[in-house]
Order: sequence, then structure tokens, then C-alpha cells
Amino acid sequence: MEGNSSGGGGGGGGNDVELLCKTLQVEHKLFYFDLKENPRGRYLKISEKTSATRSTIIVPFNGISWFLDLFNYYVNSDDQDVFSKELQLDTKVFYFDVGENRRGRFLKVSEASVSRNRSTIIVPAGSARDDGWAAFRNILAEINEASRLFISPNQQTSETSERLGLSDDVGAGFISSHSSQSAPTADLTIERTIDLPAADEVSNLGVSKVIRVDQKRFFFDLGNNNRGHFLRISEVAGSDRSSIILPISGLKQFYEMVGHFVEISKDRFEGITGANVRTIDSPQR
DNA sequence: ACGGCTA
Repeated sequence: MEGNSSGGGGGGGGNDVELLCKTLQVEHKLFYFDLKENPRGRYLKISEKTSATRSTIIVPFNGISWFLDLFNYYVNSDDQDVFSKELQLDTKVFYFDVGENRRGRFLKVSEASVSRNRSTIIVPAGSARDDGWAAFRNILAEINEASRLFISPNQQTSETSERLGLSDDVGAGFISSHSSQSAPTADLTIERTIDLPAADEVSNLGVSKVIRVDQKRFFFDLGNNNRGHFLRISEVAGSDRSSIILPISGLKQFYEMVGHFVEISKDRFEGITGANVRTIDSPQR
């Protein structure tokens, strides 16, 4: 039973525009990746197709890089110390669980949203070295890369370099159960950006940095123009970007002002975290 | 060629 609300116009499957389609075969399963767009925004539809079964999850556009991170996590972690993860995006929650049976290991990705049946896809780990998960991860990486091309050109800057730092510390944005009581600022992850050889990224002076907070990313770039030096701070959430330009002469004031709010918010918001990815229990024995 | 998954 298809839950399509509109019966008439356009083409049965909805008139959402397909921006990108990829398929992946893992063992006997076929996975379809469709990056699509409609007036409400972009999303990634991932379908698992077996001979008799099809199930689909819908990943909001700004969740694609989180999916990529999580698959990297499961690919790169040792079998015995992977945890279940949950990822909240907008109104949905995605559950990631590793399981194993006679057929082998698998990753269950389950989408729970209000007023829709839970849907699940199951990705086989693959025969050797999690190659099924790795292939899945690679597709996500390609889509994540390519999706930048659909952002209007004047919105692109140092985002391109952001992902390159992620090969090893895949858990970067997540709270792991081991570090539950670290710093009060634990939800703030600072990532290093790598200098790109690319010549189209020149305006920054090699000090581009990224902070990730929840689904937002803040890019810090030093630059200069005919008025002098400045720090540009760009907020990127989904495909939206906005920036402020701080003249270098005002940096110290800015810093002190932020410090002021750090102080007073300590008192007001103690114990509140902004994290949306949690490690929950159940290591696979 | 599978088939795992609380609906």
C-alpha cells in the first residue's frame, strides 16, 4: 500500500526531481540511492531491493554527511567494539545496530518518524573486511561530494576541504560512552582542515578551521580585501550559508563578548547538551 | 542464492 497522498498529477512516484541516482549491489541485495529535490528541499532516498522485498528510508539532506560518518565508524571500528548509534535529524530518528546470524554480520539502519511506519534497511557487512559496508560508505561519500555541485556556486568555499580530515577520527562528532563526563564543552567538536592544493580556494590564508555543533558547521577563514584583514565566520546548515565578517581590529572585542556569554550561560544552561548523536548500549558481545 | 529486522 503506497501512502502517496496525491493521486493525479505528474507521474505516480511524485514529481520530485532526481538529482543523482546510484545503485549498489551487495551480495544479492540491490541498493538504490536517489538524491531528490522537491519544493520542500532535498533528501536522499535509499532503497533496499530484494527479489521479494523493498524497503526505503528517507534521509534529510543535511543528514547525508552524518550517515557517511556513521558508516565510516562501522567500517573502521573493530568488530567487537562497535556500538549502536542513534541519529536524530529533524523529526526523525535513525537507529544503527549491528547484528549477526548464520548469514553473516549486518548493519540495520532503521528510520522512525512520527506517523509513519518504521522502515528499515539491512546492509550486509560483506564477505571480507566489511566490504559491503565500505562500498555503501563509498556511495555515500560520492553523493556527499556531488551534492556540493548542486549548491549555488557562491555558497561554496572551504566546505570542500572539510571532509578530508575525517579518515581516522570518524567518531569526531559523536559522544562516545567512554567519555561521558569530560569537559563541559564536550559537545563542541573542532576539526582540522587540510590545506588543499586546489587553486580555487585561495582567499583564505591557510588557517581555515571548522567547528561542528549539532547539524551546523561554522567555518573560520582569515581573508583580506582592500579594507584590510578580516575573519569570516560562516554558518552552514544543510544548503544554507550565512557569514559574518569581522575586521581583525575587532577580534578581541568579539572574543571577550563570547567569553562573557560562555560565563553567563554556564549558570543558566547547566546540564543541557546540544548533541544529537548518542551512543546507546549493546556492544555486539 | 540467500536473509537478517518488533508491526
